[in-house]
Amino acid sequence: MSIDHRSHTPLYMQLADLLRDRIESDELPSGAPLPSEARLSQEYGLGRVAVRKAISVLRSEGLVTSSRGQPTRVRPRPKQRLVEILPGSTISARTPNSNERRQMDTAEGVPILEVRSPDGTVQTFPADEVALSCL
Amino acid sequence: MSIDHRSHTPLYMQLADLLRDRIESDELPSGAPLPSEARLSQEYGLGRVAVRKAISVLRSEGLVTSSRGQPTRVRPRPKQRLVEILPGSTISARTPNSNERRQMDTAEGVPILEVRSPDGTVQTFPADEVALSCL
DNA sequence: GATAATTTGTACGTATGTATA
DNA sequence: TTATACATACGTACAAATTAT
Repeated sequence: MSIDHRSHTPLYMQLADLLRDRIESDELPSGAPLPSEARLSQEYGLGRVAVRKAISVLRSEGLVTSSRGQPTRVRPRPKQRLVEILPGSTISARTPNSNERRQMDTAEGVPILEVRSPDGTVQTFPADEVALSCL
Repeated sequence: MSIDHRSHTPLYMQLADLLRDRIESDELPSGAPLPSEARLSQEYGLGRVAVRKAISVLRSEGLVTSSRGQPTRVRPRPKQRLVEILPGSTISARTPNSNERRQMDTAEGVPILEVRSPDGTVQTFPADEVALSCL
C-alpha cells in the first residue's frame, strides 16, 4: 500500500487512490482531518505539487473539503431528504460553475439536480442533500 | 475584459471567468480549440500554472476537454435522450470518482444519474446524455 | 516512414499571502 | 504573537501524444 515511483500511473493518482481507499473504508471517517500536505509529502516521498493535485482530485469528487488555515477534512455527507416530484416532470443533473456554487453554497464535487415540472417551473437542488421521489 | 493583477480575485479565476464567458457566448463554439497554454500565458501575462489551473476549472465544470498532444477544446454536448422512469422510483445524482469515470467513459464534470426503481434495480446514466422523464 | 514542432501532462523547487488555532 | 496549514503563483525540466514537415 505505498507509492511506486516507477509505475506508469502518475504519483498524484496513486496517492489519490490510497487516500480514497482510506476514506471509503472509514479509516478516515466523516469529519476527520487528513494529514497535512507537508506530512503527506514526507510520508510518501512526494513533492508538494503531487500531494496537492491528489487532494484536488478528492475535492472534485466531493470526498474532502479544504479551507485555508485548517486541515483538509473528510467531507461530512448530509442525510438526503426526499423531495417528491409530479408525474410529467423532467429531471436532469449538471455540474455547477464556480459562480453558481458560490450562490448555492455547495461544496466542490456536488452536482445540481434540476426538476422541470409539468407546469414549466424549474427547481434546483444540491444533489448531496436531496434525492427525488417520483410519485 | 482583461486580467487585473492587483485584484483580490485570483488570476486563474479571472482567466477561467473570461474563457467561460467566451464559451457560453458561443464565441468559442462547441468543438473549437482554445488558445494553447503558451499563447494564453503570453496573451494575458500569466504563468503556466495559473493558465493550467484556469483550464482545470473549466474541465471540472464539463465545459472543455483536454488531452495530450491536442489543443484543449470546447466539449461538444451530446443531445440528451429522455429515459422514462416508473412512479415510485428514486433519483439521485453524484460525481463519479476517477475509476468510475474511466469505466463509464465519461468526461470530467459529468455527474452520474442514479435511478432506483420500485423493484429495487438500480440504473446509472451519464447526466450529459440522459434526462429522466417521470411517468 | 522518420523527424521536428506543437501541445498537454507530470513533477520538482521556491516564495509569498492569508486564514486559523 | 507564533506556528500551522492551505492558496496563489512564479520558474524549470522532462515525458508523452499528436500533428505537420
